[in-house]
Amino acid sequence: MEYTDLEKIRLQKIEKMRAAGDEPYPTRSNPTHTLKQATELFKEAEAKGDASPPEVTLAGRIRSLRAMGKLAFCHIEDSSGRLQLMLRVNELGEEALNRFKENFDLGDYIEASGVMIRTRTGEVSLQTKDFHMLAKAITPLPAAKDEVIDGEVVRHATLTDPEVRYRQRYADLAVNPDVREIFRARAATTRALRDFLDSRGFLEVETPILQPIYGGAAAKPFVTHHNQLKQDLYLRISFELYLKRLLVGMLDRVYEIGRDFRNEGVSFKHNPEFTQLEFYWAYADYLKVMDLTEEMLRYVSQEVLGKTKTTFGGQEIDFGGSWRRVELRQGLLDATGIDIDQHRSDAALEKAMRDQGLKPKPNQSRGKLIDAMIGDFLEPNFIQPTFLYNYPRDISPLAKSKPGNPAVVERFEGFVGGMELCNAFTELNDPLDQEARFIEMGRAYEDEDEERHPMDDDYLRAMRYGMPPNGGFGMGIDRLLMLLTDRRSIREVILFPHLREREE
RNA sequence: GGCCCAUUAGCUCAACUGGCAGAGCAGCUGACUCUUAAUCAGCGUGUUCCGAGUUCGAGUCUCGGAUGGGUCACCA
Repeated sequence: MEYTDLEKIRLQKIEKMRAAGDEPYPTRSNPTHTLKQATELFKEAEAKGDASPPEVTLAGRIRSLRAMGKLAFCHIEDSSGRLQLMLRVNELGEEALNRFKENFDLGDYIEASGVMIRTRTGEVSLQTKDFHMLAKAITPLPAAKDEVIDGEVVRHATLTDPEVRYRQRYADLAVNPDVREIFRARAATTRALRDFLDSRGFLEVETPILQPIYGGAAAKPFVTHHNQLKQDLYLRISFELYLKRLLVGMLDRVYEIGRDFRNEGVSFKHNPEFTQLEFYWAYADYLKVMDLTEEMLRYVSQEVLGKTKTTFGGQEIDFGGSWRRVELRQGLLDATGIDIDQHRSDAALEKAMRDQGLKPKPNQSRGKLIDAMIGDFLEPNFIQPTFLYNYPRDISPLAKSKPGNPAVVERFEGFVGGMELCNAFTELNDPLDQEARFIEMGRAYEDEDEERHPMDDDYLRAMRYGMPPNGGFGMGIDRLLMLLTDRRSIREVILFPHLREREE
């Protein structure tokens, strides 16, 4: 461990303190109030004309420091806010004031007691009578100074290097208050989702993350191994197949909020582990799920932001109204001039795309070609909340076909801000059809071993006991957070996003 | 994985065509009893991401590598 010069100076201060019998890391701290409470207490006393100002003991981290000959000011901060300490030689004596000036640095935790007052400039402050170190910071926080403009703390020359911010998230959070706000919004979002679903009779459950057979999505899994059982296990890529087993078990409205893992590329909207909400709703179909989705996001936005509108990448997005609904066939016809219903085979659709001047990848299935067109021509333009519905069957092996049109399934995806946010369908509950689809998928993915959809016999057995008709729904919570907090990278809304390991 | 860009002091950034690596903040020393990006005087603290090469001389040019960002590919 190599210390920098700045760190060496602080280490010397620790030695000096210890030599003087002054513990830089005492075991206990006993603040009587948060900084916000202390400020409010003073303001109430002041309003009542109370002559004796409140006495308090406060704890926090030093964020600014201004020391004069016989007087020093500093701001301390806790999670409730910030407050100024005034340290005067009159109250403390010369020895104590010098001890403060010599030993305390930005970033240190301090406990201080005294009386709440207003300074001559009118700032509510603690007239400090006693203080001691709670925890000495050896490494200086990577921010220089801050100021308060209209009640907002503005840090000057703060930490901005994304790599350091993500790898040392603790430093990022300590120094950038707006980053802390993202994660408060994140907690508020999951709380609001739970409130919403709980109040509609949904039961929150937990299903296995370690699975002997993965499924529910087309993605490459992470593989791990159970030593004693001598068994390979997969980290789940979705919750779907377990949650739907619960419908068979008469838990007819269930949801889970948890982590999914996909062994694929990382990008501004993909992290190898991400948080997903899925719910399954017996006796509902994809149309009812659409309505509930609108309602749910309206509620979440209102709870988290206090309004239904959010700004994302400079564009205003409104969750207040009904979502635009675009039928997949019509949407693609309008965008590309291709009517997918007129091109029923892989080769026919590929040719139609070439005729329109598009450059489809060769030998793709019809469903994959359609999916590619959605990504290129529709998704980027769906800024306002939009449902795209009625998908091709071959890319939707767990969705139920439309009555009278077996090539199309009752599925929708929700897009907001040009990103896919959620995916839902009328769930396939016919065990014979499901078995046929698994076999079909197995064949389709023969060449790509890793993405192949394994046959899940236990899931089929469950379904044979009888699964109620139901609507299912999945949504990426991280992407929702990006929308609500106006962040263009998924890494901004994940506390510890995955980065490549670095040799030290 | 391909391509493009970036990496310089603790943080944020400079350094024209190759010519002694330097600012602000913080830090150190001193002054200062109401400051608040405190002020004033003084002090530059460095493996210029790493490794080779070209050159009298490389932060700068060439090659290889690392990490990050962007983009494309991938991604139901």
